Amino acid sequence: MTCLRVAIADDHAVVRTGFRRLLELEPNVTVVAEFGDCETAYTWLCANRADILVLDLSMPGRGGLETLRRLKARVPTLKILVFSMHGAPAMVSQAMQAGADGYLTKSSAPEALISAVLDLGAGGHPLSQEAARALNEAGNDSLAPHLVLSPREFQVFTLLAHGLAVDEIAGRLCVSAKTVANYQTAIRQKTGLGNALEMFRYARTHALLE
Amino acid sequence: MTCLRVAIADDHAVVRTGFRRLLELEPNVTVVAEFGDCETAYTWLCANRADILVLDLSMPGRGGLETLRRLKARVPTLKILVFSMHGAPAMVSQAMQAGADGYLTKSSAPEALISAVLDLGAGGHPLSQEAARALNEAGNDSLAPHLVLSPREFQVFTLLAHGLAVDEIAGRLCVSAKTVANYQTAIRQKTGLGNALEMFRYARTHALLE
DNA sequence: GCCTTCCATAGGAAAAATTCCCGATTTTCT
DNA sequence: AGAAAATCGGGAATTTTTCCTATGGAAGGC
Repeated sequence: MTCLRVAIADDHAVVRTGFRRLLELEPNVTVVAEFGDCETAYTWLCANRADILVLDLSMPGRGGLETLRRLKARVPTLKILVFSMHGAPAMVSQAMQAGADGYLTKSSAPEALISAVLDLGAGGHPLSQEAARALNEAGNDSLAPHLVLSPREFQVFTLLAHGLAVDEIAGRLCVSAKTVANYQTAIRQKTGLGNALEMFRYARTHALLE
Repeated sequence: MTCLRVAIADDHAVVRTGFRRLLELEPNVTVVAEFGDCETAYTWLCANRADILVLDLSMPGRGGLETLRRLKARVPTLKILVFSMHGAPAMVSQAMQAGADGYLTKSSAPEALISAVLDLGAGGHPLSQEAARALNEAGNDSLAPHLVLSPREFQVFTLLAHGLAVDEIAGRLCVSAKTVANYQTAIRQKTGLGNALEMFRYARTHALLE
């Protein structure tokens, strides 16, 4: 078996170095790149080859999930292992739907990272216990926003929950305000969350705010 | 000097009893009544005579402040000492504006309660250090909602910050939805808080959510 | 390869909410 | 008492939201 080429994306330099050290203990693994933000990660991975990306979802640039989705669309052969701060059911569910190949929470033991990477290399889909349970829970409560909403709707949802106005969202997403307003209506109907404050509260208790 | 007739309003029975014990150590003080909610306090104090009311603002019944105002209007001779959980500048400021004669925070020493009651009896306006500082701070930041808003506007503000819709507020306040909408507009203009979520955040960081 | 379904996008028209302006009372302050 | 401020709401203009509809694209089945 040839060496696994791993890239790391995390906004904390300390964490990146920690991962690198940890992973390079393994003879079959090389760390080929580190990124501190989503954009550089995306461009590099489009241009160069890597087998696995360890991705922290809570990164600056407003779009860990978005990057995940875009990467999976552009570089389908790339395996993506999400390493997130919180194992909230909603987050896990969204990440897996967005195309993640594995999900580890911060509470995982260091060795779990190594075995997860190796597992991924072998074609597996490693989930930490916490993530697996979360995924299960998410499946149960069928009324949850993150399940009934389409990816784009979910994105608008989080923006609304952050308190952005329809116009601001339209500007940020480069679409018509009309479109965002329509999404908002759909979101309200599907989730039953009637205003931004309710969305905020929901998002907060479900740890959906990045 | 005749005996000071003191009433206590607090939703925690333990606290009430604690106060009673404490106050009755003082020969010149009698505790003449205890209340667990605003309504009974209000009705009793309208019908019977007391010199001083020790009032906890964070009481059930949605309106510690409101009760304070109503009592001061109906029974102007009654001295009211607010004993609040939080000494947030905004709270102190609102309470004093609403007619409180003194303000103690929970961090005050037990003896402070006694001396505050005696001070009140002598016509003073006892403030705990924390409250005094808070009042000072509040005076400084002149853009603060609680200072530019009228009492009614402030009330609507907190309701909005709690996430209530205009219609719900109208129902609860027994006024036309039109009126509430107009208040909302005024609030937004005066405070610069453009939507309910911003109001919520502001209210939370300033500890205005009771 | 074709067909169905879902998603993203947005326009138009109708409905609802908000703003702005104004007036009538009542309260409050001096 | 008189002035200033506050409460309450009507009317009209404006903005937002909803509801319905439509187009193009991507995913998936057969």
